[in-house]
Amino acid sequence: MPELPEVETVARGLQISVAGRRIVSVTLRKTDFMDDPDTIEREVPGTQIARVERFGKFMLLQLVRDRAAGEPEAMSITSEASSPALLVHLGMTGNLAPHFAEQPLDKHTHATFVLDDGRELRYTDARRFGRMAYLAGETLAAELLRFGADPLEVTAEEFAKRIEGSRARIKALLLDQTVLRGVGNIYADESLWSAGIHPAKSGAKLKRKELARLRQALQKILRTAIQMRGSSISDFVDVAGQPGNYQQRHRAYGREGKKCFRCGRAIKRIIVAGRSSYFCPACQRAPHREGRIRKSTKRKGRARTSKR
DNA sequence: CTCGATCCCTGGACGC
DNA sequence: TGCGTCCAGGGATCGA
Repeated sequence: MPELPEVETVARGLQISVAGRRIVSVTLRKTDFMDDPDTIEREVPGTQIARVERFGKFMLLQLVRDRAAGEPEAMSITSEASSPALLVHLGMTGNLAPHFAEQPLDKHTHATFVLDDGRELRYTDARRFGRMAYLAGETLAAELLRFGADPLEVTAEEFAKRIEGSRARIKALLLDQTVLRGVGNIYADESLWSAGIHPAKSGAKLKRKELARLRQALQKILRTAIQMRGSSISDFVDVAGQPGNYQQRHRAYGREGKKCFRCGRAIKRIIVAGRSSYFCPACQRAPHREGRIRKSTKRKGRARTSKR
């Protein structure tokens, strides 16, 4: 399941292997996961892949049309969103990688981009939970604006603000791409385990100290996972077809019933935010009265001011 | 605002 | 061997 480290691994691989290549032609097959397949078929052929970046769980292939000699190179897509880009989300089972033309087509190949060196950039996705879209200008800018901060770049202040301002459960907040872009189920559980925070705890109830710990844990885990080329728990492979190694370092995710690396208690699995959530019941204390405001409890002191 | 439920989709695990 | 069933999950959407 490609999350930030896996997408980063693929994006870096593509930057090395296909940036600078020109796309000669495009063949689409199943297109129900594409925003607008006609536009992709019409606009992409003839463009050059200027660079490949990660944006949250998306890959952005910045495309450049033929231009007059001496015209400046386009800038980074994320800083200047006016140039066109192909947005690719790998969903659960997506893969984008160059192949030699003579290599047989995978059963679930839904897009083939023939490159000017004879290779083919192929998108495969058995479950088609991915997404592909050709966007440019304001449309692209608006789309990117929908997403939250990059977890690797978010400041402590912004991180705290985004989390403690919401009463939603911390697991749901970590998974919410409009809060942070790029965190998925694995790295949410891993960072919560590392920080010793229960997945069902309300964001608003987290102390500053916990928030600081969580951000540190998340960033360290993501960076290490990138170094290890991601987690391959099902079938994730990079552009060279190689699996990642970070699954060897998982401390919570997928470890139901196994011993906590810190305290030895059995890891539990519950559903939070509709997702399997693995945690240590000893190291990650359950919130006491989860989420509810106890109206019946008489409290002394001033009445709380209603919030908007 | 936040929640759960539902849908999308296929393959792999498991039971018989 | 071959079913049927359940589960995995990112994200959109809808109703509570």
